[in-house]
Amino acid sequence: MTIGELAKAAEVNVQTVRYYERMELLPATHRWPGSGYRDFDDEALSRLRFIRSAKDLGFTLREIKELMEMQFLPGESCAEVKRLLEGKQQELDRRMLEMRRLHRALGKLITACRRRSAKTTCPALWAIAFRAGN
Amino acid sequence: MTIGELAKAAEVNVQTVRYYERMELLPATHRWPGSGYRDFDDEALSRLRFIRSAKDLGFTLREIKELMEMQFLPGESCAEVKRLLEGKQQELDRRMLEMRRLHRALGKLITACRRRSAKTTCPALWAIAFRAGN
DNA sequence: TTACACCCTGTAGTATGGTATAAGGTCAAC
DNA sequence: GTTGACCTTATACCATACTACAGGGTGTAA
Repeated sequence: MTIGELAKAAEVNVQTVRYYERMELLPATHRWPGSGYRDFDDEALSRLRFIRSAKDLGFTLREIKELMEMQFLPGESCAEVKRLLEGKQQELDRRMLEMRRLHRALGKLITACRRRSAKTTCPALWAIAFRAGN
Repeated sequence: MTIGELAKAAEVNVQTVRYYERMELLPATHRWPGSGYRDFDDEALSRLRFIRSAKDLGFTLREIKELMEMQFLPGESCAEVKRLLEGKQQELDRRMLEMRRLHRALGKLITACRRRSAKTTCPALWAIAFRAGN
């Protein structure tokens, strides 16, 4: 598979594939002698799809690299993987909590906006609301 | 107020203040003749605190600039402000929904991890789980 | 007067995850 | 044999929100 074919199959940019190789998320491939063209196999495609899935799951490239390195360790690494997944879940919990807080704070500001008198400028309420905290 | 005093009062870095000025989030201040030192007043401190609050509320600097520009428009800009706030709330809703989706997906992977047999390598389950979608 | 903290500008670096461009080589079809 | 699509590398650029550093000037206190 050429890099173009691989990129198309995985629905990523050709440059992205080269970028992942440089970042060591994809191993350096076999090259055709003479041309120096990269030659990918189906495993590369699987890896690329894995990267996309993990990215969709909110993992950074660094974390994805970690996860893929675990793939080459014995089965005991399962605990490690589980730890990573649970950590990620907790991070999501934290972020969702913070977002709910922001949502409520925005709600208060919107209410303030709705209640404004003709004489009050909205931004004034704003500044107050911001400084009143939460 | 010198830049250092302002920065300390607002709990930001001196460089950050200069950066905000460059980004036009803070107006160019009066300068002492001779030294060329910036001289800030309390309004600058209020603005700086406003920026911090808004940033905590999840607004980007670009959006904060927009909000502050509204402060100098007549009261009718309230509708505009409200629109912005509601848009931000909807964005939070979307992001929270996506996060809940990720949370569930991670939960499935963790369950898979827990159920592994001694012979199965965890990462195998992984790859499958990832490809099985959701 | 000398030390030291602070200020100035301009430029470059940080992290993340790529995308774009230049300058060149290769391959397949016609 | 030439066109055009594709490949190669290296380097630069994008956004975001800073942060650091170099090289210099200022202000104050002992």
